[in-house]
Amino acid sequence: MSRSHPTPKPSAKRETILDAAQTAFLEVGYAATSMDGVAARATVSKATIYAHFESKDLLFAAVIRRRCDRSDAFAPLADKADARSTLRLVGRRLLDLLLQPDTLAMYRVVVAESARQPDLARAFYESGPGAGKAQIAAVIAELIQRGELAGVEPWQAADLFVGMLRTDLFMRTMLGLPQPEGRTIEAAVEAAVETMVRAFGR
Amino acid sequence: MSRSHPTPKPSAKRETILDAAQTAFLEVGYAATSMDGVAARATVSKATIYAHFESKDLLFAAVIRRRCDRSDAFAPLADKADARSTLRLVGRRLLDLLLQPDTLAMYRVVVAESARQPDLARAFYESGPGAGKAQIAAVIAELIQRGELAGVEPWQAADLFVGMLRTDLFMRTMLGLPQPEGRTIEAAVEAAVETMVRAFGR
DNA sequence: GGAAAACTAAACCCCGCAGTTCAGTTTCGG
DNA sequence: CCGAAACTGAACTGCGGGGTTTAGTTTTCC
Repeated sequence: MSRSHPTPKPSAKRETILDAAQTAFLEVGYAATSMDGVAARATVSKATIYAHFESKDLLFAAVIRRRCDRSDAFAPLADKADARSTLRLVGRRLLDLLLQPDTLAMYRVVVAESARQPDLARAFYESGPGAGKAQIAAVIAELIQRGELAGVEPWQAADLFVGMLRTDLFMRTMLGLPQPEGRTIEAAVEAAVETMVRAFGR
Repeated sequence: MSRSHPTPKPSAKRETILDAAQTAFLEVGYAATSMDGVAARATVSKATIYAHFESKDLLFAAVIRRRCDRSDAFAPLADKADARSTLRLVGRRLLDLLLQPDTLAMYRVVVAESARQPDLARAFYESGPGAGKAQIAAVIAELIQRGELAGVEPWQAADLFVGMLRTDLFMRTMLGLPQPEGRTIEAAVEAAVETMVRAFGR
C-alpha cells in the first residue's frame, strides 16, 4: 500500500540514517557518497533507507534541512557593554562558528549543489547567513539606540561587519590551505571591530 | 612508445577541447560532466580527447589552470586621485569581476572539488583571491604613502576592504538566489569605500 | 605525391551505483 | 502471545559513464 513519505516523523532509525548520511555528505560531497556506503555506516540495510527516504536527492535534502533547523541561535547578549566589547563578543562567536569544520563542509557542499537544488540553497541561506545577519543587525540596532554607534543603518553595518570577519582566513580555511602563521581568529576579530568602531563609533 | 603528455603545447584541437570542457564543468560541475558530452560539445571524438588529456581529472585541472593563468590583472590606476575615488574604482572593478557568472561558476566548482584536488585549490587561491588581494594592498600602500590613509597595514586594510565588498550581495548571487531590490553593486561599493575612508581616512 | 601523424566513429569493456525485490528474521503494540 | 510492521541481507536490474580499441579517413608536412 505504498505508505510513502509523509511529514518526516522522527524515529530512531531515521535519525541514525540521517547521521550517517550527514557524515558522508559533508565529508566527501554529494556525488562521491554512495547509498551503500551510507547504509554500511549506519549499520542499516539499504532497503531500510529507501523505506525512509524516496531517493538520494531527498535524503540529501533532509540532511541539509535538519542541520539548518537546529542551527543554534546566538545566545542573548550580556547587555550594557560598550560597542567595542559587544562587537568583539559577537564577532568572535560568529567567526568561531564559521570556521568549524562542519560549518565549512556544509558551506562547500551546499555551494556545490546550489545549482541543482535551488530550494536547498535558499533554506541554507535563510537559516545560516540570513539568520546570522539578522541577529547581528539587531545587536547593532541596539548599540545605535544606546548611542554607541551612529551613521549607518543596522542592516548595512551588519553586512559590513560580517564581511570583515569573513576574510582571507575564512577563504583559505575553506579551501583547505595552510594558514599563514600570524593570522589568528582573535586578530581577525580585532581588526574588524576596530574598523567598525573607528568608522561608526561616537 | 607511449608518447604520453609532455608539457601542454597549445594546439587548435587542444584549445577547442578545453573550451568545451570549461563550458561544461562551469555549467554543471565536475561530476555531472561526461566525457562524451565534452566530446560532443567540442565536435571532436572522445579518442582525441584522450590523446590530449590522460583523464577526466587532468582535463579538469587543465581547464582550471588555464583560466587561472589568464586571470586578467587589474589595469594600472590613474594615479593621483584621492582615497575615496581610488577605492571606489578598485572596489567597483573587483565586485564587477566577482559577480560575473563565470567567476561565480569557477568559485563554485573549485570550492566543490577543493577537497579532492588540493593543489587546484591552491592554484586557484593564488591566482584569484591571493593575487587580487596583493594588488589591492599595493594600491592601499600607495594611498598610505601619499598620506591619504593612515592607521592600518596595507595588507590588513586590503583584507578588510575586500571583505566588505564580498557581502550578502555576493553570497546570494553565488547561491543563485534572487536579489532584494535595492542592493546594487554601486551601493555595496559605496558602503565599503565610505567605511574605509571613515575608519582610515586622514 | 606519399608516408606519418592526427583524427573520427562506433563498438566495446567494465565497474560502480541508484533503486528494487524477496524471503526470512526481529521488533513491537495490543 | 500473536500478528503486523519494521528490518535485514543479498541478490538483481539497469544504466550511465570512464576509458580503450580498432579500422578507416583526413591532415600535415617533407
